[in-house]
Amino acid sequence: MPRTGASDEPRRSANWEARRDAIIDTSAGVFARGGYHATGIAELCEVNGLGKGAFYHYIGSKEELLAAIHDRVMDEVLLSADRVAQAGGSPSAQLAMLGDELLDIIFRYPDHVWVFLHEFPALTGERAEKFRLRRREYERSVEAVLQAGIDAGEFRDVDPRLTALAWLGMHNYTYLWLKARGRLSARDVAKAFADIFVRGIAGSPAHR
Amino acid sequence: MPRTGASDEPRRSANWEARRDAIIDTSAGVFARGGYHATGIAELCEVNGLGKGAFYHYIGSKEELLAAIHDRVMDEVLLSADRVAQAGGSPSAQLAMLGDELLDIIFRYPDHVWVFLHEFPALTGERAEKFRLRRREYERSVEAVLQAGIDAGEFRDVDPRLTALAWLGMHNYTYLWLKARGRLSARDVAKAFADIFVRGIAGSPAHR
Amino acid sequence: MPRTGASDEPRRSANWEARRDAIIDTSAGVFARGGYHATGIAELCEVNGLGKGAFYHYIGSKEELLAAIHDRVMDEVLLSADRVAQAGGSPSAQLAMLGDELLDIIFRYPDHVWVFLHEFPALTGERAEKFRLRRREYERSVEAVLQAGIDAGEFRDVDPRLTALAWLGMHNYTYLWLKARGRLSARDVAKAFADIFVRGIAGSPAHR
Amino acid sequence: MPRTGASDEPRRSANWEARRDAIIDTSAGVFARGGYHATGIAELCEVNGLGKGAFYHYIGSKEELLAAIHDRVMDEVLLSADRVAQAGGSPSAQLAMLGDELLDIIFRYPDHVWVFLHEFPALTGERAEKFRLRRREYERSVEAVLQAGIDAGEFRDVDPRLTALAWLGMHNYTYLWLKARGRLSARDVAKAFADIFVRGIAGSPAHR
DNA sequence: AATGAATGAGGCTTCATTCAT
DNA sequence: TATGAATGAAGCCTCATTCAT
Repeated sequence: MPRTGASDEPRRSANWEARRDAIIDTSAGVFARGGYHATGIAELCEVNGLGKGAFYHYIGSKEELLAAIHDRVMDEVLLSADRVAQAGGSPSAQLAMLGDELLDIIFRYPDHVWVFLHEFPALTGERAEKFRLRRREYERSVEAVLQAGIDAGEFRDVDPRLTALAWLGMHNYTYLWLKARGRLSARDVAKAFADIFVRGIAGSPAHR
Repeated sequence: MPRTGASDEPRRSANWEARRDAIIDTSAGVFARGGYHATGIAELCEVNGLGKGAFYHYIGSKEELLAAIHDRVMDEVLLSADRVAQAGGSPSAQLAMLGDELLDIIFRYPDHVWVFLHEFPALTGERAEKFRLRRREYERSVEAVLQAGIDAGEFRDVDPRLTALAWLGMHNYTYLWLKARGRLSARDVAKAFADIFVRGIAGSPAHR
Repeated sequence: MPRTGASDEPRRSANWEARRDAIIDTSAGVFARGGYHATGIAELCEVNGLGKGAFYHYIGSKEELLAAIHDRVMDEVLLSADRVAQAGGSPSAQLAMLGDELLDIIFRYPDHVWVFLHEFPALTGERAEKFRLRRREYERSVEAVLQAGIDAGEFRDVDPRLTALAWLGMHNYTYLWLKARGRLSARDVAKAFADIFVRGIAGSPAHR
Repeated sequence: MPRTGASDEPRRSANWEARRDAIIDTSAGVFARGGYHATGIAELCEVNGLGKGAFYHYIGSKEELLAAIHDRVMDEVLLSADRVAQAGGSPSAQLAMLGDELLDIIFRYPDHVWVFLHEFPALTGERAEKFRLRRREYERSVEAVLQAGIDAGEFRDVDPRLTALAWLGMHNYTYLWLKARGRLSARDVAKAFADIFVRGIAGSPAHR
């Protein structure tokens, strides 16, 4: 079940699609460095080695480009949640896996994630709504794992929503520094975070 | 030792100062809602009930206004760190206090904090540097508490920098939803977070 | 009862209003010469001796400028219909007066009328609808005079709507050449047209 | 003596010619609906089911397409004038025939006529001049009939040029509404118009 | 015959800021 | 203190057309 971002637009050639993807990735870096609003089309054209006409031939509009960057990373994030759900395992293990996958994505797509966490308010209308829903969907995956842990007595009786938000903050916020800390791999950070978080919500010793 | 953001500018009348502060606060809301770059001077003038000339009389420039919003909240944040340091207590208690104060600020200045966490890349030159330093200064306060806990055996032997970043992410990230969760006070959330975090990094049972 | 085009916009200074009117009139000439779509903002700025910013300070948008040109002439046209209605007289005399007033307007505002007869399809949304209604209103004034003449036996039993359209075509179409035929005044043309049209629809000799 | 619009261009296959004609007719509708300048090549391609390359293969340039639409209708109009001239009959009858033919063309080619009456200023250079001449040629045909009627005493001593312009206005202006008045055929309208116009310029009773 | 990627000038509009009043 | 007219660079985007394939 492929979870692609958009569709129903007219079919394009594979070449076009590849070029578009390259533009999306390159532009994510520019947005991450300079900000979405502060980056002009002219700069994007230059960086991508295209004239304005050709640029628009691929991206449709600046906001569509922004949405594509969002989709790129949200596709991965939602896929990771699916993978974890299908992998099974104890709630503690699942939570650790979720974090490991999430930080891996942040590490591999630092620019996309920066854009997605910083510039999502620039999305409007349908695009904003679609993104909000996908984001919410992931949050619920985290909540579900927490609830399962609570039900199994593996976790304390914490508020699942509030705790999910704490977890998300702890992990998402790494977009600000993760790429800069070269000596630590995403996996190391994920391990450290899971250690803190799982201990932090662990059930009473009797259950361990 | 007052830790104010601005200085060396020529002294203005108290009336001017008050009016300026009002503009800063009102504008923070507009920026939080619409984004810094997407909000024009014209809109700020309208919201503040001023013509362009008068508006510039108070704010100097758009970026100076942005910096003022940053200062407003950073002043409070740094003051809170001072207060905690002077209050003393165990590292665990200090960490809890830091979180309580921080969430209180986020709760009381949701717009300013939003702006400060979203739009800081729009600051340039000296203003960006100054802000970066003040932010770093706060982070070190958190690290210091963690290091003290480790030294005292109250906390496990975690990486203080990494753990501080985890703590900051968990708390800062609340700017996205804290104001919207009316039933929970900032204090309740801080308590829940401290529970998770302190347990998460607690030292071996022998030390408790 | 003033029949102004637009209103409820924020009040502006008399100076602003005067300048705006001058821009509207000057621009009408440029549109008439070069066409609405083919005339760029840059050209309008140059002709009016303004920078782009100042230009937009007065006109709001290109389409609003177009609508203002329409209003200028429609205001006059509708006022002329009112004048004729209040002047009284036989239907034949009224029809002649309508024509005299209409050609006088076309003669005095050749550019505005050209624009209004050529570029009205460029109006969109509310502006288009409002214009359509005002145009229809004038047409009904003509129809009413024709109907009165038929009822009085002064005119043959023609189709009032169809005949009004014939009358309008004959008169409106003069926008293409009226200004160029200097030797004939608008009044002369109106006289000749009334001679043709009134004879053309005159009732049977018994009524004369 | 065939009066075709274009010529001297290299001969193309009959297939090419047919396809080109279809494009001209289809595009006339699009221009009539949306305006010449406001309609882009992309839209024309889509409507005609062609890529840009193929489209240009047939039309040469946008303005050439516009000229072709003009020619299509001017060819018919001039042919109608020839037909009337060769048919003979009294000036009154000839004038009625001219109107009947003209409204028939407007009825059968509403889009082409709309384009021709609205967008002729978009023609430039030679194309504009050629069109102006052909238009003038038709006007002279009308004037000639009027002059003949005056000479024969069948019409009053009106100004032939001015009267021709009145007649043209009355008939041409129908392009705005003729297609929309389904219940009336073009022939009915022509009859009503001829009744008005011929009576309007009829000579003194002694001549009838 | 036909495709569609590419050009780059130009489209309309908004921007932050200044300054005469 | 305050106004709002003016600047002109820059904003995003579309245009008609060409050309390699």
